[in-house]
Amino acid sequence: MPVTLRDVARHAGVSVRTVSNVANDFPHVAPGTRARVQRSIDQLGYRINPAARGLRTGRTGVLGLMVPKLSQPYFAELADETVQAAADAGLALMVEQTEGRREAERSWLRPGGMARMWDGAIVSPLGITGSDLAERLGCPVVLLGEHAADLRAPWVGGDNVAAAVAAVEHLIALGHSEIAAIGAQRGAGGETGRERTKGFRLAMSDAGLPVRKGRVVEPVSFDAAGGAAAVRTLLASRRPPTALMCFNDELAYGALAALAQAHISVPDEVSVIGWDDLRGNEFTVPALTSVRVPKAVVAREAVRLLLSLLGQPSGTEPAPVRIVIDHHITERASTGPAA
Amino acid sequence: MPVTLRDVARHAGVSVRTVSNVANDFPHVAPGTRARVQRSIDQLGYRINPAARGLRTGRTGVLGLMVPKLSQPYFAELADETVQAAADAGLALMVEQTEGRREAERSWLRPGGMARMWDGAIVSPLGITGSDLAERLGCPVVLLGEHAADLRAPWVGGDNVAAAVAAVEHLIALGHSEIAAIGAQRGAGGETGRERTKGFRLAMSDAGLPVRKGRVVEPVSFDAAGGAAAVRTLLASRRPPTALMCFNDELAYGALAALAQAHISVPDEVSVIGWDDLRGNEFTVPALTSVRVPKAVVAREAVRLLLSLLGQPSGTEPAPVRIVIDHHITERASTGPAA
DNA sequence: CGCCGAGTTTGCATCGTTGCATGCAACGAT
DNA sequence: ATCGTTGCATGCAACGATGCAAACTCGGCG
Repeated sequence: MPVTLRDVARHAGVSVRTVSNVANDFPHVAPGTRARVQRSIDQLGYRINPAARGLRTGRTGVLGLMVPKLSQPYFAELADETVQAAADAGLALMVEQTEGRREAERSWLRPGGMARMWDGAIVSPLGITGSDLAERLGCPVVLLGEHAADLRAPWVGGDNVAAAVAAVEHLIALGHSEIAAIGAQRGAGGETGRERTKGFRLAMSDAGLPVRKGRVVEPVSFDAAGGAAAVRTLLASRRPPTALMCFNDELAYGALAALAQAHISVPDEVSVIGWDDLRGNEFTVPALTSVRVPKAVVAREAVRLLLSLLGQPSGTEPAPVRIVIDHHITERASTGPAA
Repeated sequence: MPVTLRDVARHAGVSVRTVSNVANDFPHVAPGTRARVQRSIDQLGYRINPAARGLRTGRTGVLGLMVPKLSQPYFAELADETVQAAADAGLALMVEQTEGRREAERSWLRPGGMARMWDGAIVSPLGITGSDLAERLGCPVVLLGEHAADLRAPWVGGDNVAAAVAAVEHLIALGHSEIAAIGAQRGAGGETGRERTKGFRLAMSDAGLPVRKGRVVEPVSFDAAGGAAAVRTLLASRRPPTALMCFNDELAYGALAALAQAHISVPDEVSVIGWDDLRGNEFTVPALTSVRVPKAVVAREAVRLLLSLLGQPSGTEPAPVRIVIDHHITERASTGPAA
């Protein structure tokens, strides 16, 4: 029932190959012929059959995006931007959720997994290791900033250390000296947390400020619940901090909730800064100051980098390009002068 | 370079067709043969080539999900559940964003659009009309609850009127009588808002309560900004309400923010109820009571319904099945007894 | 002992497209 | 007039899988 090249060819009185040339905008087609064939294409409503083209060319026209979980706002916003960036490049995007399971990340990327359906994959890894990536992969892969700092592979992201320094400097400039960091993470997958912690300590020591015991908190979970719990612990300590630097906005949301519950005013008594600059930050109470690494730019660069990898012959070890995206602090109402 | 059926056949000493039979779990393969072939498959790492299969069978193994925007938490959570539901059915999922543009919804579904790449589509429509759906589509379509009430097509969603009634009854049971509704919408795409408004008015009149002028607010936008603006308007009115029913949680987020800014305590002075039961509701300040239509169930039923449509011969007018998912009220801290 | 049929296995054609190599016409240069 | 050369257009053969129908195997039965 669907219209094929053959149908169009018959209709336009040319060969199948010529129709293909027109449909693909190949050069070396006479203007007159092109117009006539194009007319037939439009008239019959012909569209390229992606399966057949894919079979012939080995390309699918589809990119994969692997994120831990779409319902986390950060990844939802990232997916939003990536879908758009892919569409701008004329590619479709399939989204997979790994839930942070290393095995899922690994198996999907292997030649037998989903990667088979993709020309390339953009991966926001949590559990995957360098050796997993050294295995033969089903398609070229670009890693995104989260937890991928030490993997030798093409990579796009922000500079965690420098951005953490900027965040702390923002708080110090407001007069804070008793600052806590929420979001450190031991063990595998904790690279991001470690880098941000490093930046935190660096900025503190550069300012000549001590980092008191217990001021670097590893939350029980990296969501609002974890942030809230961390704040309750900090409030119970001998000398509670006057400023909190949360390693992601969801932690900060939980922090705000716990502070509100404890009737502690933000930012009058405690300042809070988050990280990711989520859309919702504008409407937390109070609106949340946050570290911003523009997701649209990350997505666009990731697609661009991936497309450039596609040009290279497969099997070639891809150069471990690292594209660093500028960060800055989006100031809102949750940070203010120290009391 | 990739392993094909032919490679496996040679390796196992059987015909290509038999390998295909094993790979697809067809009956009528002798157990011994099956085991031997399976061993070869595993050993060589053979995987079905989806493009080739797709070309032959006409199926792609991919479902499409069309939502207005992934960065809206509601659609992100819905996409999360839908990806999972599709995976459970052995299908991949491609996500497209329509930004609510009718033309995008329409063109992607037409035979020439993305639908070409999909076995079926799950669509959360905003602008699409009944006549658009009556056109020849590129694949079977299941509509989701939002704004699709009056379209003749297979549909999965909650009962907006009944759920709105339940929400209002919850507020009335707490002693509220001065209740406002935020989220009405005139014009195309406003069906959801109209139904929820209908439920609101119905519950009020059933309780013998008047709906005062200006108490049904059409927000400037359906996000937190719109909710905040609506609340500011309501607060400026002669007799401000003591309870707010917001037609989605993002509106409610904005409402909470505006109330906090006005130093009005929730729920002591004003109660707020939202709709969608977003993950983040647990950590708003205070935690947001919300109408819940379980997204996991919606997604699962939508995939199930879509798969059942795939069985029917194309061209057949699909029966306009409507699957209604139960709602209930998730009570949290933002609703309380009237002052 | 040969035939039957259920249970297995196979060969062939084909899905719609593009890579490749070649055909063909027209034109300018020799 | 002839020979490249360039620019268009074409035919054929794949890509890797599955639908179809035929063929084979073998135990059981007339």
